[in-house]
Amino acid sequence: MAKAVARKQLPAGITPVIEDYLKTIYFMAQEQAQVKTTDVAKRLRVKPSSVTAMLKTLADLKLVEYRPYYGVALTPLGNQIALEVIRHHRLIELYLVKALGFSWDEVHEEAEVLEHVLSEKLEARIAAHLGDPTLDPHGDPIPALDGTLPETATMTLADAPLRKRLRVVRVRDQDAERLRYIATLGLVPGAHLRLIERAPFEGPVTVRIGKRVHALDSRLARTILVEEAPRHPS
Amino acid sequence: MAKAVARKQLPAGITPVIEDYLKTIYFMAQEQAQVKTTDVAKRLRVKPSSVTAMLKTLADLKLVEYRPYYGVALTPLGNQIALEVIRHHRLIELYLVKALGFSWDEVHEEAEVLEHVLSEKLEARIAAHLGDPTLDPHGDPIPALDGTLPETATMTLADAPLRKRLRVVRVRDQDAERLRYIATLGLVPGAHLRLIERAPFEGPVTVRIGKRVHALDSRLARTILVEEAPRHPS
DNA sequence: ACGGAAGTTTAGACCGATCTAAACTTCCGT
DNA sequence: ACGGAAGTTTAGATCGGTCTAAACTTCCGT
Ligand SMILES: [Mn+2]
Ligand SMILES: [Mn+2]
Ligand SMILES: [Mn+2]
Ligand SMILES: [Mn+2]
Repeated sequence: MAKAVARKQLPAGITPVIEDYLKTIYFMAQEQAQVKTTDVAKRLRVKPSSVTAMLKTLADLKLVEYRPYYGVALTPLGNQIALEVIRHHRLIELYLVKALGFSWDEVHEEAEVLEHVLSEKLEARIAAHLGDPTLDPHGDPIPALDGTLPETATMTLADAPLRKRLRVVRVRDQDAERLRYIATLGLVPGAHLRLIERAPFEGPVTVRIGKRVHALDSRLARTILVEEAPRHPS
Repeated sequence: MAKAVARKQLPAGITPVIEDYLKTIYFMAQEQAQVKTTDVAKRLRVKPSSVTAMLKTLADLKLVEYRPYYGVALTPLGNQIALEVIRHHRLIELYLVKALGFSWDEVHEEAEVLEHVLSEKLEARIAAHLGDPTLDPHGDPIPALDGTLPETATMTLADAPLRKRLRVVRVRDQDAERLRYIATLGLVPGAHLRLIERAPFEGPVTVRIGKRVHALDSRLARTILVEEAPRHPS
């Protein structure tokens, strides 16, 4: 409790738009060393010049370090806020699934707007109601109140060992269509499977889930994170 | 189902601000014949000139009929949208109380922002989860999908008959402090009481609730709506 | 080493929502 | 019936967030 109070009333003008920029920069920083104007622009479906303008604003607010023509990086404060928004997002996703019967392909869009509007009080009640969860419906880790982020597996189905018993831990996809398809295959977090074959040259990957066997495009396989599963059924 | 679909994609540029203006005009129209610029300004804590500007916008969008220097009124479309937002607001209030353990004095502020952000899908799930309720935690009627509004009592505790068995049906107050006070008296919707005495000249009103007797300021009494309660305990 | 393409920033505009200050109506008391 | 106070609208400015077009920087291939 004590620790989490720290921020809260300090940053006055944090708008929903700012929160989305921070989240975006946060995510892109994990995938690439340099976060460039154009990348942010593409992700947010906004023109590069708009991004430049916003980056200046964010720099003024001490939320990012911005070096023109070079790139942006979050400051510790910016990082903290990004994590808070991500926490909101994932808690909401999980809540919608658990408490209101949404399916995992419906929740991202809802959460994308609700995340900006969740009061600390409501966040707390939802978290409590869910038993302070650590993973959302897609297996994405939920940042804790202190900014701690649970580690998750980094091995993808595209480069997992053959024949071993594997467990799906996370599905890194936001697209509703694909999520529905993945669900029909049974490739949801917690599911067990074996990798049967991997075609060469980035070709499809064949998996057995229960009694069924499926061929998966390698790009899809790369979005599915797995870990080796202990002995037998959970 | 069929009926409710009618609107939905039609009005493009309905912002949260617009929704709040429509709600305000809707409520004020029930209390007074003429809805004037200054009244709206006071309620929304905004300057009269800002209201004038917005009323023009609303008129352009065919949401209100606006006659300068005279007053505003909602068009049927404006009315419909106002009711939808009010439905959102009251469903959210009830949901927060029923599903997440909020108390009735905490929910108004939360709902004031969430109401603008509730998708139709989420609204439907919440309504279903609550069993298509007709009253929110304050006894305020929840507009139905077709715009129908359940009738509620109009008799207030300030002008109810003495000695009769009464039931609280609605508490028309948004102020958290007062709501908490009212709750400590047990004056929540559904509670039974008798009016024991009414002091002259708009003086306080004395009520018995269970074994306890309280004196209430007449202004407070006027916010509490009651109806005569049948024979004995429900 | 340098010239052009790709990436980025600047300049200037627009839109929604608000404000202050000034002008204009309405209304009411004498 | 009319003059002033109260109420309202207009004019013009500001702020956040976006855009297009033009200028500028970086980078890479020859
Ligand atoms: Mn968002
Ligand atoms: Mn997720
Ligand atoms: Mn509102
Ligand atoms: Mn209410």
